[in-house]
Amino acid sequence: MTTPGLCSADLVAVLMTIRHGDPGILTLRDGSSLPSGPAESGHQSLQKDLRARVEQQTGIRLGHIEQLYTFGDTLDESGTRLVRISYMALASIWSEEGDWRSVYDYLPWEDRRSSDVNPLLTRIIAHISDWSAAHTHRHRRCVIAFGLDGHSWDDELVLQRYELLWEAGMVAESRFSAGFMLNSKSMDEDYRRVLATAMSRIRARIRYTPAVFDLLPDHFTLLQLQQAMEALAGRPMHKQNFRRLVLSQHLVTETGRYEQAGQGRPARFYRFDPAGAEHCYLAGAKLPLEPIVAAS
Amino acid sequence: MTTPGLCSADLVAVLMTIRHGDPGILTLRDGSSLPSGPAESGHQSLQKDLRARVEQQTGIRLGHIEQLYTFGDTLDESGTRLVRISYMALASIWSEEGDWRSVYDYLPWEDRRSSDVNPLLTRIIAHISDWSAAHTHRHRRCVIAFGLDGHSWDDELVLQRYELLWEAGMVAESRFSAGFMLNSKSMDEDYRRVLATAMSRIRARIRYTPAVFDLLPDHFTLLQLQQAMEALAGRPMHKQNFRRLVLSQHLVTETGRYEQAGQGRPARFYRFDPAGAEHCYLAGAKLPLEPIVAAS
DNA sequence: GCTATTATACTCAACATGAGCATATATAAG
DNA sequence: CTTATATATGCTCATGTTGAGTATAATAGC
Repeated sequence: MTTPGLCSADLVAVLMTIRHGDPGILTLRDGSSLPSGPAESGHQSLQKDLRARVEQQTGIRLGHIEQLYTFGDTLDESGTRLVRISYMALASIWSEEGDWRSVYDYLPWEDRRSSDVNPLLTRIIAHISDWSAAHTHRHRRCVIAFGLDGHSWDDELVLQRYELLWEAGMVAESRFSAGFMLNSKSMDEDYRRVLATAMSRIRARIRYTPAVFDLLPDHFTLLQLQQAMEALAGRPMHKQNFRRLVLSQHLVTETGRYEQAGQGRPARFYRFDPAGAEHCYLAGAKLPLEPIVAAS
Repeated sequence: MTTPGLCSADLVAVLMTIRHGDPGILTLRDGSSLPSGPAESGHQSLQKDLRARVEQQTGIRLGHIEQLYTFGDTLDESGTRLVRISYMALASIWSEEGDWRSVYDYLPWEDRRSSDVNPLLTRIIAHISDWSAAHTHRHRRCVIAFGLDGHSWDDELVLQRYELLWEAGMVAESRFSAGFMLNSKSMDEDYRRVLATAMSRIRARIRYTPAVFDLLPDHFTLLQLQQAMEALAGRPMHKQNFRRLVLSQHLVTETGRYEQAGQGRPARFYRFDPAGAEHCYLAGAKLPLEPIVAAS
């Protein structure tokens, strides 16, 4: 037995950035873990603690920090309850040091930027449909999470999808294993669940806050901004409408400089304008998405 | 010194309901505390723990339960870090037992349902403007949180407003006291901050999830639904447009029965229809608000 | 000059929203 | 019975937002 109310508290951080046009996270232990450590007393707040530790150890400048979720459903070896408080932090410049990896190595089904038929998702849907067929409520959850039966794909349901795959025994860390196992990189403990939580959160955040700009350099073209949004949302967007949305809200100002052209007409460089961006829609309820052809 | 990573964990619950047309919460100790207790090991999850304990002790049927925030910036008497994990739970029927109180007893400035000039808010704005005048960033936060300078009142910024009032020394639990103290009921510890967090969350939730229906009886008229929304959002809404929004999404079905009329034409009774409500807008980004005349 | 490629600008129909007017059905008063 | 009042419900219309596409501009390579 342990003392009621006494438990050990761990902080876990998902450091997120944009890297090679993909959402990247800082990992440890050959990609199987996330930065974490015990919550020490003597610091003013958990959040400041986290920021200081990361900047000191890695030199990475953190933007927005946000608490995600506190997981409390595990006990450690001695039977003490383990409370895992998870955070997401946005970094604009990733250090060359550190083992950065793409989020979509871990959650490949979340990347729906290509509008081609998606063989992975097709297989997932086939298996999860079987698994849920006989259970009304379970089937309903699948229909909504995976956008079946005419429902549309909601990119924010990252956590729900991961949890269904876990329950169905389709990810490596599931307790039971179905015959079918997804081919994706896994993580120790429940770190992949924390990652899924972070992805859900960032996808919600970028819609109505200027969070993307924390991940971009000072100067950027509208295409770079759009590609950053697409990388995070995991969906292709309509170029002209994306422009219109951003410009009409004065979220950015021209710098007067142009990109050293590769091909085609050179793009203007813009800079984030915090003035107009307090209550920004990037977009409101709706992103300027391009239609996705229904899988299955 | 204490062992790194060891801390005491407390669960706090904001039990929310609609009572006499106001948002109500269950309080303890003459309204100065919220239900709370140490997190015990041996339960499967914190959330189930909470649900079981409340239903057993009070007989109250809980609907949606949601984790709010984990506060970690206090130490207890012995120097151990105190981690306070807060939850919000929605209850449709409040027991006559229990000390239920209106949320607006604690956060009276959040009730803007009357479109009359609001003397309390006028005084708050006068003081907070003084307090922030010389500090650019602080002033900016006030402008946004309190809807000054042509910004509109954002009902979801409950926590931001409370924290500004706290920093400005205008609430009883502030460390410093400005000359001016707001006339409102207070709470022990940081429970009022937890309450503010819950209000922020519920106001965000009711827009795009069917959370309100957890607070209503099985049968209700559209006016009752509207008044529940108004009570939570703290804002008056446009009756005809609210109807249109709800009906056009098939969130409710007619029961065929009518209200025992008080005055005027009797209203139809409706029932929540979970089928159409998975991705409901109630409303999307925008509630069918009525305009609020700018204070100050 | 021409073509390919990308950036940028503009159009138009469909839909959503804010605001108000009109009608229906009840109670209470005369 | 008639009228006033109160509430529910139905409808209109101007405006704004969104989805989807067409048109033009500026560059590189030939």
